[in-house]
Amino acid sequence: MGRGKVELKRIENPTSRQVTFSKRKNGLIKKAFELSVLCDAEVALAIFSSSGKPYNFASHDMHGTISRYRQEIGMPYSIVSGLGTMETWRSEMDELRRTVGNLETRLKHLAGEDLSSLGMKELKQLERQLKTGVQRIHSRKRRLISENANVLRRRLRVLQEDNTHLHKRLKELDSLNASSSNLTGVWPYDAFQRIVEDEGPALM
Amino acid sequence: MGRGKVELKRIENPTSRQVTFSKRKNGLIKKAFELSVLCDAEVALAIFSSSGKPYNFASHDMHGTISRYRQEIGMPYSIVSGLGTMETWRSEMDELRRTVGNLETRLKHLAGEDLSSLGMKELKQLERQLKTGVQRIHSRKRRLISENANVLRRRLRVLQEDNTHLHKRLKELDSLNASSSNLTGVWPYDAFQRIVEDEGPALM
DNA sequence: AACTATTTATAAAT
DNA sequence: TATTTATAAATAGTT
Repeated sequence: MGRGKVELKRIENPTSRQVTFSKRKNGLIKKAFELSVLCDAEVALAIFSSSGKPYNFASHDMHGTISRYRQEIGMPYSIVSGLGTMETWRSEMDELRRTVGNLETRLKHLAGEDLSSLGMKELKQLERQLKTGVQRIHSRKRRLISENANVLRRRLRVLQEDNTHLHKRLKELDSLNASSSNLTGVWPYDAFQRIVEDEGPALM
Repeated sequence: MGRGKVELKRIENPTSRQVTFSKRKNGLIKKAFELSVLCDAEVALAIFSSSGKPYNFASHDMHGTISRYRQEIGMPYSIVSGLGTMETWRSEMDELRRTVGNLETRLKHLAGEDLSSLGMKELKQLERQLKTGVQRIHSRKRRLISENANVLRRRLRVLQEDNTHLHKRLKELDSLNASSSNLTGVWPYDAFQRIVEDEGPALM
């Protein structure tokens, strides 16, 4: 995007490296902001220039986003706290407490409590989220039900096969010994055992 | 950069919001990468989609960058009193972390995510909670709307009183001076000013 | 998931 | 560092 294509490698000239850094940093932050607004996403961005100067952007709040990141990705707290001074511990605690507070607030909102601080816009968003949740739960329930039905169908098939088999065996026995009759009281037993022993998980 | 300029506000259509998110997320990560290479900078980027799915990029290593960030920015510098031993702190931290974990799990469940561990019973309970939430939000919305209506009614009453008063005054003036007529072009002015000056809070 | 018409970002120049 | 300009890149809307 400029007067010439640029190779993807460290710019050697320190001056133009600095200039490029400044421009691209601004561009990156701008784009991060746009993403967060347009797509309602949470974005945190930390940049350190090669000389170590920090710049950052956070759409919602940096601490929250970072701690979410650490939750989601592998989060060796131990690495941080291993070196940890009391200061580190304290700030970790503060962060955790803040996180807990935020989570609890969100949870309350989702339960329809403490809504007085919210405007119409937030309420609508909340409602949308809840309805999405309900839809997903419906979908999960449908899936469970259908899986259960499949299990039942499978058992049924087994029973039918067994049944057929046993019928056949009985017929053979009958034809071998037309008068030793009272096996007919026993034949469903095998099939019954299979049902009892193969109890699936309780459902509904 | 596309077929049309785009307004900087949340994209309402969920499909195009999702598509845009995907495209722009990739663009952002690419640019973060380029900045880190071209300018030898350290860059960390954490993105959460509106549904909470995490994406991230880190030029060197995320943990390092984050802890540098925390060194530079956050970090309330507070001295710890000698109350707590390390052990106390640790267990307190563990407990907080557990709490955070639980809260996040519940939050996910309420958002209809990670439902695979739940049985039909839990799903039903969850659904009930969500529906209660929706009801309460509805009720809150109704209340906001009704409050707004009350404000409007109050303004209306003021206007009507003003109007009546002005009518009366006009009549008096008319009867005093039956021929100085063109005041009739002026009388709504007072009432109009009151409407304009007394703008209430924007709603919806 | 590709394709373009456009808009944006930015490299180089000033 | 700021502005300008020519050009490369990103991407919104479309298929």
